[in-house]
Amino acid sequence: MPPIRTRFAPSPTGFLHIGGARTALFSWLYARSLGGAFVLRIEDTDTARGSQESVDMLIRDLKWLGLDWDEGPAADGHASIGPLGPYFQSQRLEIYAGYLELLKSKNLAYPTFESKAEVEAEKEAAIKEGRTPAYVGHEASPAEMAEKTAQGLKPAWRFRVPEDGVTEFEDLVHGKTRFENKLMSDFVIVRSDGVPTYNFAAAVDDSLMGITHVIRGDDHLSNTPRQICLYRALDLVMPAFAHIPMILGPDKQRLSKRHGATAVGEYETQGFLPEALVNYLALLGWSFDDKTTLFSIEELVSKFSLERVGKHAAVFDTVKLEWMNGQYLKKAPVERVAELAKPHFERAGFLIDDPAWFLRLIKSVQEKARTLAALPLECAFFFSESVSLSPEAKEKFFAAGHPAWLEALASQLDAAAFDESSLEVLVRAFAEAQGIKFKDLVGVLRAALSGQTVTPGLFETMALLGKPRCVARLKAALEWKND
RNA sequence: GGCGCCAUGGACUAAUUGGUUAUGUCGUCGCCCUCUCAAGGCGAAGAUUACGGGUUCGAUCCCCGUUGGCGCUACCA
Repeated sequence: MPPIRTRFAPSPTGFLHIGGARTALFSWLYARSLGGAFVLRIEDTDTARGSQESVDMLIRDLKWLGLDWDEGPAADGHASIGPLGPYFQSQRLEIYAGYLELLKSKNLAYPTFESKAEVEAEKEAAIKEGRTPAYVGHEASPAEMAEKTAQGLKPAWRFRVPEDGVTEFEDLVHGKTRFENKLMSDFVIVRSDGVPTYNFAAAVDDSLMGITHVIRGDDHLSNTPRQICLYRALDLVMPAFAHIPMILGPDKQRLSKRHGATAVGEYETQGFLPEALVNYLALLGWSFDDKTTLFSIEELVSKFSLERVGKHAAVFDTVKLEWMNGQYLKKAPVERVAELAKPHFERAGFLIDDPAWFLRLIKSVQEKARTLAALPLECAFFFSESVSLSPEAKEKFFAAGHPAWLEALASQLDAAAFDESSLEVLVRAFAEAQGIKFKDLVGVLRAALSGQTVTPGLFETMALLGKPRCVARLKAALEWKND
């Protein structure tokens, strides 16, 4: 059996989308699981929408996810690496032109000068009259060609789809799928500006690049017979196809911006770990068994198979992703979490001048964290000069009347050792001596020190804050009025 | 309009060749743990497997139909 070769072929029209990332992941996993090669090809034939910035973002996001390619664009986003390049369709125009000539020589492609509006009008009319809207273009006669060309016009080229018969193929996830040729229009393969369309360029490239398995979203299922007709017409070797289900928003509509974050890059800036996103995405449309939920990348590679890919679309659930991210955050080494969290704190305006202290801070919040981006907000009181009292904390603070003993506690703390266990011993003893419930005392102290009702463990928090700030904050809290 | 694909609790899903009290995870709720919140542990609720017909001793599973969703029907990909 020849080695497996899969590809991811995005068009660079923006950031890497969650759906695209999942498609790339499945292709990558399939190749890696079978020791094959993964190819990245940039489908930049839509010059109006594509951009170099998009290519750069794509490369960045793919790398962040850990999806590496054996052939495709170099790290700089310009050069191509691999023997079957270039891997940018915009640089392969002469190749497509050659295949167009081949089609022309077989009388399987013909020129047309119709406008888009004319084509649409024809289709509308066909639907209205109850005719099959399969469209046969108006083929320009040699005379029309000469005349229009003389006027400086250039034709678009349509592919002559077989008039009858069926095109069927064995899809690796959907099984046997068949389409009647007579229902297919003669589609445009080369636009009047000389640039090939998706179906033409993709078919030519997949074959020329030796792709053995085309894994893509099932929105392409209906495009497949067109491409198969092209492979046959051009005598090109055909890959196997696996159409994976789409990812939907909560309203079951195609995932889009109004559903919130859809760009992979946004998940990075929101503080998701790439392995968590990968794990979550892998489970959208694929499962290993009825029990396993958490998979390392290595496990995914060893366990992935197309046979276990499902057929129906899946709704993207941010809440479950967050849970999963929390699982990974909890298990990750503190050093790594701290390093990844640092930019989030800096973006919030919190400078980290003591790395060792910061590590302790992260350690105190790591277990409960769901995303890195949520951390600075929760930890803000560690960085601010004074405390801003939340209404809930205020209520807690005054719950047992004005805590008059606060001053006494402050002076005891002023003389105390400031490690967690000493602090706990001191506070517990103080509570007992004052006849206050430990629980209540903790609540008051938490409010006084942080202005919040939720913080890391009180003694961790105190040790992290340090003696001077703790004492100062307790004294400041004495001035609080219960109004 | 035509063609295609799909259909298991709110979400993601499992169910060896048709035979299970229909699996697990997220979420929800409760209890435990506990200085708060999480995390963790335990437990519960939630599914006439979209609907209607078949085939069969027996259908989540096979067949047909209906409905619904999505996709394609572009000189987008």
